[in-house]
Amino acid sequence: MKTEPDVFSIKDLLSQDVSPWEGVRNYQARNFMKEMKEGDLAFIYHSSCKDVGIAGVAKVVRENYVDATQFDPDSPYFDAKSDPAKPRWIRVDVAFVEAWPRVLSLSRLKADEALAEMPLVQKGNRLSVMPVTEAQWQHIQGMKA
DNA sequence: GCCAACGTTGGC
DNA sequence: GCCAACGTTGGC
Repeated sequence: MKTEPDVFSIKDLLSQDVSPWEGVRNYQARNFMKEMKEGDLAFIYHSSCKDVGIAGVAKVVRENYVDATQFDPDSPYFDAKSDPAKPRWIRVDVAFVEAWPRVLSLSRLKADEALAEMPLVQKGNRLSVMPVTEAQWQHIQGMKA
């Protein structure tokens, strides 16, 4: 799961019991998020910042329910075209699991052949939520400092 | 700040 | 349904 640390970082995640993962407004990312189940783990990835890469781990504590911000005209995530009877966008809630001692950089992830199939390291990737295979998960866990 | 890559929009 | 124009993402 990607986040801009200037907006919401692994430290923010650490500071609260439960954090809403709102504002995903991309259908493909939404579909991946819909597949997330309570108890699932996720890497937290810091994007658009000085230290780009995986910063820690979160877990899903509530799965797939309506993201209310889509109906709030004052929200930056407001979507006028979403019908309340058939909401377009969903959220999950996540909780802090661990912050890594140092961010595992994108350049290291890209340099690792075992991770070549990950959408994250592929050209032009823009998904804010994307799947990780069990093998990739284990491999990345082994890379953290 | 630049710019490539991508998703979305809307006219036709 | 095509596709050009546009807006956004995100690494660098």
